[in-house]
Amino acid sequence: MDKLGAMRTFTLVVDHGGFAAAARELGLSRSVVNRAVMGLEQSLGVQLLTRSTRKVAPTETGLAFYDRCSQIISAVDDTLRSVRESVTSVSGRLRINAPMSFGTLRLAACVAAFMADYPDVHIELVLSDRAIDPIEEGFDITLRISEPLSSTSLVVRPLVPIPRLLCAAPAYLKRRGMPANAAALVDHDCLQYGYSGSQHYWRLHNGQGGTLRSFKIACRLWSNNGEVLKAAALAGQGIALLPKFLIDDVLSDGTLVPVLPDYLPTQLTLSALYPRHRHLSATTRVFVDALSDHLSMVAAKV
Amino acid sequence: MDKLGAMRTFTLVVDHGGFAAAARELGLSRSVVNRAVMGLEQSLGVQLLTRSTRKVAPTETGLAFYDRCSQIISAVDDTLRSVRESVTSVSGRLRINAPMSFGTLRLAACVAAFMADYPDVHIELVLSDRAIDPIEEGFDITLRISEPLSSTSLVVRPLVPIPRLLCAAPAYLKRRGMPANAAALVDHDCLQYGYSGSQHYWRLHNGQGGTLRSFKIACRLWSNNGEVLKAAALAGQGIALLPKFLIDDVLSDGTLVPVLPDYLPTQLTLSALYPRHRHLSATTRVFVDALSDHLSMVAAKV
DNA sequence: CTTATTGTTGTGTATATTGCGACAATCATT
DNA sequence: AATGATTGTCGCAATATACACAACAATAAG
Repeated sequence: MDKLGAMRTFTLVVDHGGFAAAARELGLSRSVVNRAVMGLEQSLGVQLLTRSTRKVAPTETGLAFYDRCSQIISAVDDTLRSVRESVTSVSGRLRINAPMSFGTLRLAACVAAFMADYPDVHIELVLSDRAIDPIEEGFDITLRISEPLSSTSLVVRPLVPIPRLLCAAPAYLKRRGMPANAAALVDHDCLQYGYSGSQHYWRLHNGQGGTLRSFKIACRLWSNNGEVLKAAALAGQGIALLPKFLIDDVLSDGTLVPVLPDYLPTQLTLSALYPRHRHLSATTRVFVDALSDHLSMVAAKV
Repeated sequence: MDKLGAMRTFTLVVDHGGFAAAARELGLSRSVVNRAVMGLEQSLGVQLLTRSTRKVAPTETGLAFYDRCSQIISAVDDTLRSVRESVTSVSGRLRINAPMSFGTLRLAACVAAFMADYPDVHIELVLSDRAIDPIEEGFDITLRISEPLSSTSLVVRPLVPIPRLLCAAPAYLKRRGMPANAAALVDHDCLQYGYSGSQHYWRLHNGQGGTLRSFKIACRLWSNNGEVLKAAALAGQGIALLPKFLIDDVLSDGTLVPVLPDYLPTQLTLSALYPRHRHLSATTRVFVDALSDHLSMVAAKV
């Protein structure tokens, strides 16, 4: 018998004051409970019980062992029960914040699947591209696409990498020509994410694993929304640096084509942020798990 | 695999970040560690790890489970180690107090056997028939023969029953006659344990399981030492109420004979008393265990 | 004294656990 | 890009284990 099972039967023997009583309690034969505590005693090299064929009493060592066994067993049971319940007790409201385009293109399917699996969960999904304070606004989970970040007030859990690439419409490239290298970007119309005050350069790896450099760009359009940039690129208005998930559809049919494929943008990461609680709510835990799984599966398929 | 073993392998998988690494660590094949965590997941109905064939990372639930597993495993290991060590770490000084005659007749053999088994223990055995304060005098173990007692400042552990009986020398009985019943004891010379101020009666059961009554006695000798009473009885000076272990030798050869065997004295109990500590010293624990075993064995043989 | 129950041990059988091999998927290196 | 090594997973056969049943000695109850 395994160690934990032996400890269990041992405590039962002590509780019921006999091997037979414990055997009845367990629905097993007396042999196994006898062998269990014998094996325990042999393994420990200590006599745990004084048996007088009719009365069974723990020795002093056995009593000390009994106490600690009880603690361990209840700890194990508590743990197993708590984990099991964390599945069934997935219910209640779940407030989620996520970026706009990611929300519509990827998260929507995840949320729908999750709702199907867990009917007792009410979801409140707020999509916004502005930076928010998850604690202030009372979100259980905040999803962010960014470079690796760390925070003390929030727990950051990286989920999946978000690859990006440079792309443009064939019409634009025909009109303006394919840039020979990244330095040539400064002579092109670039479509940049963010606000006009922000970066005037793109940081690109020169080939796979190459050195990371900043290349000056000329921006014709700024937007804090990826779909706007995508639309502009589709309209032949310039070169955009966009996450792959945003343009998978238009890449496959050639409406947009990769630009400078040897220059890899810094990889972003989708992270889940949540308040630093000692014990995460089961609902949050399970949702993040499901999300991570779903996204990994999708990433593997594409 | 058993639950605890599965938890062990699971934590190893998380620690080493892979099934193969954990398998190497355990010296087992990859199949078993795979099956272990799969069985765990199935038993819990929860996915604990996200596997991407090349990278293994715990899910949020898995992480919570991992924490609690670690606690449990270290608790189990600590417990087992502590119990195992309680055998080998039996050493140091052990101050024991015991009644005089019990000490010489029974305890001496126990102590000798214990010393042979545990060479690292130094024993200080103080025999005295006066009542002492075990805490005050710094005894680790105090042995008492008395009626069932309870105490708040001390832990009382009953070890073995101490049967007693009435006896006298054949010469005395020939001279004074065998008492017809317990009431006749008042016309005999009785040899009483204790001090002159103490009891002037013996409490006897009238037959097996009979009612308990006090019978007045006439005391010719008081002593706080059983051997004195025994010597007096042997010299034909009266009837004594003595513990069986004190007179086993002289009963078997007829030098003393039972008197009024239908009247059973109240049964005394040998108890071990020790200071109420939260964690009993291993030495104390093992000594009391050994003592209990030894005495039970002797009692069974006689 | 009898009877029923206890702890213990031996034995056969059924279940489960293990290791090996194969497979597909992935990362590292060329 | 392609190869090689390594990963997680799964099927299969050999083995090991755990279990119940039965028999025995010892004890408590009627």
